[in-house]
Formats: sequence, C-alpha cells, structure tokens
Amino acid sequence: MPTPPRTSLAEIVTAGRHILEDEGLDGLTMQRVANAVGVRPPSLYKRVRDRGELVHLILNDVAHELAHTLDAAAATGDPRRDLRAMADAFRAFAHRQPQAYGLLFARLPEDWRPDPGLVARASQAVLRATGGLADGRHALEAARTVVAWAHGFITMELAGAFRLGGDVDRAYAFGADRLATAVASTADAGGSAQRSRR
Amino acid sequence: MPTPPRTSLAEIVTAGRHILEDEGLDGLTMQRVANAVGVRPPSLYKRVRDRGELVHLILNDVAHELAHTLDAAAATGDPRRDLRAMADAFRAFAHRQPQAYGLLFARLPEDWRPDPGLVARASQAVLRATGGLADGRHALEAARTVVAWAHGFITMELAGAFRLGGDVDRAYAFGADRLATAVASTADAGGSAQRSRR
DNA sequence: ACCTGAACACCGTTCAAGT
DNA sequence: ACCTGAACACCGTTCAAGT
Repeated sequence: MPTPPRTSLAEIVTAGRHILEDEGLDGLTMQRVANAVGVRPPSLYKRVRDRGELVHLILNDVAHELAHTLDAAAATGDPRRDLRAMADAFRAFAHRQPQAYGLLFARLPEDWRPDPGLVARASQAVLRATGGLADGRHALEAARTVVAWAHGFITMELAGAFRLGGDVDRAYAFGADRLATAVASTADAGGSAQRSRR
Repeated sequence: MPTPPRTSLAEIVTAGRHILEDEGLDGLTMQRVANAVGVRPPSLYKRVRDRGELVHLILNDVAHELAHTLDAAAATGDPRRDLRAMADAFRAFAHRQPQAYGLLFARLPEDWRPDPGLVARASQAVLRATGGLADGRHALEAARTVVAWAHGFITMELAGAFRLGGDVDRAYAFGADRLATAVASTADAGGSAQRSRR
C-alpha cells in the first residue's frame, strides 16, 4: 500500500541549510534534519544518499545564490565600479551566512564539495570585470588575485583573525581600491609593451 | 600504588598532528590518538580537557611553526624581497600540511582556535615588511591585504577551486608581484601628502 | 598518580517489517 | 512507494575500580 510522501528533497535541503547556519557543520545531523521536516532519520535516505550528499546539495544552493548575487552587483558596465560593487556584495553575502560561506572553499571530502561548474559560474562576473581592466593575457590571473584577496579577507575576518585593532571596514575598502589598481597596472617585470601583430 | 606515566602531553599533541594531517579533522578521534600513543581513550583525559583542547594545542603548535617559518624567510631586510620570500614560504608551509593549515583560520568553536597572540606573532614579520613599503598610516591595512590575498589564494588552491586552467604557480607569482606594488603605491583617492617618487 | 573496563548519550546508516 | 523501529558500528566522555 503506497504511502504519501511526508517531505521532499527541497524541504530537506532548505531545512539543512538553516540548521547548518544555526548550529555549524557538526550540528547538521541527520536526526536534526529529520526532526525539522517531520520524519524519522532513516526516511531521509530515500531522498539523499548520505549526509555528505546533503552537504553537497546545500553548498550547491549557496554557490548558485552567490553567482546570482555577483551578477546582480555588476550592473554598471564600468569594470572598476563593478569590481568594487562585487567585492562589497561578496562580503555582505558571506556575512549573511558565515557558516555556509566558510564551507564553500573549505577542505571537504571531494564529493561533499559544490559542483566545480557552479563555483566557476560564480567567478564569471569577476572575470568579465577584470577582463575589462587588465590586458587580455592576464585576465584570469587578475580575477584569481582579486577573488583570492576577497575570500581570504572575509575568511580571516569571520574567523576572528583581525585582532590587532584598526578599522576592518576601512581595511577592506583599502584592499579593494589597491587591488583594482594593481590588477589594472600594465607594469610588469618581463617587459610588457603590448605588441599587436596586426 | 602509583603507576608510571605511559605517555605525555607532547606525545599526544604530535601524534594528533600526524593523524589530523593523514585523516582530516573528522579522522582525529580520541580513539585513534589513544591507539597511537599506546593507551586507552579515557587516559587521554588526564592530559587534555577534551577533544577541542587537543585541536587547540595542535593549532597552537602549527601557528608557532608558521611564525618561525615567516621570520626565517624575511632575511634580506629589503621589504619587497622579504615580502616575496614570505609569500613563497607561506605557500610552501601550507602545502606541506594542508589539513592543519586549513584549520588555522577556519570557523571553529572559540576555544578550539589557536591563541590569537600566536597568530598575531605570525603576522608580525609581514607587518614589518609592509611597514617598510607602505606609508605608516597604511602599514596595518597593507599587511592585512597581503596576508588576506595569500591566505585566500592558498585556501582556494587547496580546496581545488582553480579549475579554469591556467598556471597556478604563475598566478601566484603574478599576485605577489602586483600586491607588493599595490601596497607600496602612495596614490590613493583621499590625496596623500607625500609623493617622493621620481 | 595513572590506567582501565564498563557505561551513557549520542552519531550515521542499514534493513526487515509495516502501511 | 514511503515510513519506521530495531540494530550495528562507531563516536566523546565520565567514573568507579584497579595497580
């Protein structure tokens, strides 16, 4: 005799996301998730292979949202303005959900991590902006430099690593400004004169 | 009748560090540690309050070693050269012990984290170098920018986030070079007094 | 003093049995 | 089809009992 479903994958993932944010990764237990969606723990395994897959699905959700957030922030078309807007949106996103953000680039088991494609998609907007700022040869390296800085800053901030005083907001603004300039600069050691062969 | 000690705190911490590196944080169980040092799990609680304190002690060890590594790398006295040497030493350190490194700035329970003083000590050498590069007003912000970039880059690299191809080593060298210039630059929007260059 | 087995409260996961 | 209790193999941690 068929039994009607008492929950759904989507409900499980969103419940899991809330629990993750409230209790941290260790607090994200199958029992708590089951409780939140109104079933017993074994029932979750009808929708999800194991706890790792649940984490994976949650992080996919987060990565997807991050991509959308960055796309929305880069609105002006002016690379430098867009880069700054994305940096601020990126940080705000991380502050809104520090636990989930902290896991986005964490050292997790391979199959827990978000799909590489989704993470790549999130960095596309950044790549577009740096492409308009740096010369073409260095667009990818420039994007990586900017994203690395932003991610590192936010991670350290959220981990409470900035305890030498000073204004953290100003330090972020300082970094964003200097990074944009640094990445746009065409002065590099190896002789940079751009040779067009046309 | 007294029983002679069968292990020591130091032995427990170093055993824990090896297990952490081999098996990850989840694999660092009290049972495995006990096994490695030749006692039963309950005996560990004679030397260590709980598993969290063991993690804390391990990370203190790592932070201490990192500080020493950076100090040793900054040998020339030339800020720009030292900064580059520290960036490379920093990355090599992380690659040597990715699991431990990944936890150094991770979102852990407050009392698991390394002592803030030890982390601050590790950044002192960087602060010294940026102090010789940026003007005094911006030395702290400059140090934060550089450390954030390096930490972010390494974290993303270790998490396997760089999948768009390209040469990761070259991207790091690119970033290190540009960061040093960016941080040294005196050109900022607010109008800075000193322009001694050229 | 230090070590240990037994016990407790939790986990994730499987599976046969229920509807 | 979906849900569940019972069971299993693990955890961290406590504690009384052993030397």
